[in-house]
Amino acid sequence: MLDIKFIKENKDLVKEAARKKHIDFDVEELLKIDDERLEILASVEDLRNQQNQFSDLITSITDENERKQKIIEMKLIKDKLQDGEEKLREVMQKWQMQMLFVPNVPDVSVPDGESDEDNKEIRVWGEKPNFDFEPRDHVDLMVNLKMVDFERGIKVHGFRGYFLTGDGVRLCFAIWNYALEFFSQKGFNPVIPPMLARSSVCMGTGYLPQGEDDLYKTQDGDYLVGTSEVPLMGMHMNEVIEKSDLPIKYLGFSPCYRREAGSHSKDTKGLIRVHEFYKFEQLVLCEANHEVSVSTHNELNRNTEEFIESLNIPYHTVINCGSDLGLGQVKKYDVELWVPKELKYREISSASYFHDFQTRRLNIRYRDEAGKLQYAHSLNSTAIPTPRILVSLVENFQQADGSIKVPEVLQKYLPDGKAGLGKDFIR
RNA sequence: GGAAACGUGGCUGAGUGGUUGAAGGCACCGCUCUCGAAAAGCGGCAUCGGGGCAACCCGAUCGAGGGUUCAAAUCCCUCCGUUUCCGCCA
Repeated sequence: MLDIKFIKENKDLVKEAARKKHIDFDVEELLKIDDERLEILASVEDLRNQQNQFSDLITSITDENERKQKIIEMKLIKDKLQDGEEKLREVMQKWQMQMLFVPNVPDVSVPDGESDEDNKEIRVWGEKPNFDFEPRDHVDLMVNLKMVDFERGIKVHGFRGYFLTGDGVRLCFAIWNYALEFFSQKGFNPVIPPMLARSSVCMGTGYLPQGEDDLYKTQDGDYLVGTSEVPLMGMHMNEVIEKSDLPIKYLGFSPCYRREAGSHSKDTKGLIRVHEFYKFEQLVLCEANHEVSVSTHNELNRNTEEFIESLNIPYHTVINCGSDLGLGQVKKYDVELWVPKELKYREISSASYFHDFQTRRLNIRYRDEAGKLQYAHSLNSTAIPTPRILVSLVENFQQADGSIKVPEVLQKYLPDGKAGLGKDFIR
């Protein structure tokens, strides 16, 4: 949510934001509703004022007849007031709905574009493997090594279902243990949050009202959310944070649930797109300062890049173009890992910042040096998602015989410190 | 599943029909005092709308919405939220 004052004073910026993000939003319509709202508000407040003055007057009148006369006059005001309040309610409802759809203004460094094809590559790292054999895809490799079972996954869950089994599980635990250590060292406090969240929290983070189709909903009206960003942001909803506690840095670890509505024909095979997965997530609340947000954003993204570099998986980083940005995001980087069999990069991480878009909706504030309350800034970035990371990992580290070498940093987290999976890899 | 209580500013907490935008306390900010800090004293300290260059002034707002009443933070209803008790399950 943006400040209505900001929207009024910068309506061209907001218009441009909607255009750049390819979001259908009519700023003029909102401003019209806002004018209407203020006009009705003014008249209602005026009537209330009259009512209050009458009220004061009536208490001071001792003459019974005069008093009765005034009470009759006041009834007239009351009728007008009720009429005005009715109108105010209607316009407020429209206004609040519209306000939820105002796009946040993207940074100038965000490229224009229609789709992820227009994302701008800003960094390329690592050497793509040159196999002297025909490489296999991750489904082949992992099924062969009994690291995953899709057939039974579908039997139990249905489309996009999977079981991780055996070394698939061990490899995930190795990644999780390593990630926990890696990001803890960067100053992130680990949190396992509830992934069942109220609608107010989903609303506050910007996943509702527009993203409802992508969320699983319970019969109690709660949502099974797609990222720990939601509960981690909700954690400080309606709170005033001590400035000395900022920045707050959380490392969320949670299962993630995504309906993937509208992606029915995409990535139908394998572990790229699943309904249920696990993710480490970096989340930061910091002071309301653009420079701090920007440098923190770079830092979060860099953390993920460093993590991938330590695994020695080739990747590139892109700045997402306007149309690839969500409603609230100011700027977003995606880190994409090389997938040899597909001969392309696949997204593994998204780092974004929001200014006070989310904290305004969630009412997360802090007291600044002058003692004034300010909305904090919020940012988040994937640390590492599993099992998606396994796609690139196993494909890049596959051997001619179908076994898989394991990145060195992970080896100590595997049973017996194994150097690989699928054959005699014991050190 | 059944029953009850509660929801006031950053926090705590008074207020149960009309001089309450809201006592008292804490926190926070400024000043005085101090070599400095603490303590103490003084002052300030909610949001929204309108007016003014400004200090400031005016108005509205006590979880949300509806109702009763000339008048609601205060009474009634609905919803949302919190807590407690009973039951059930682990």
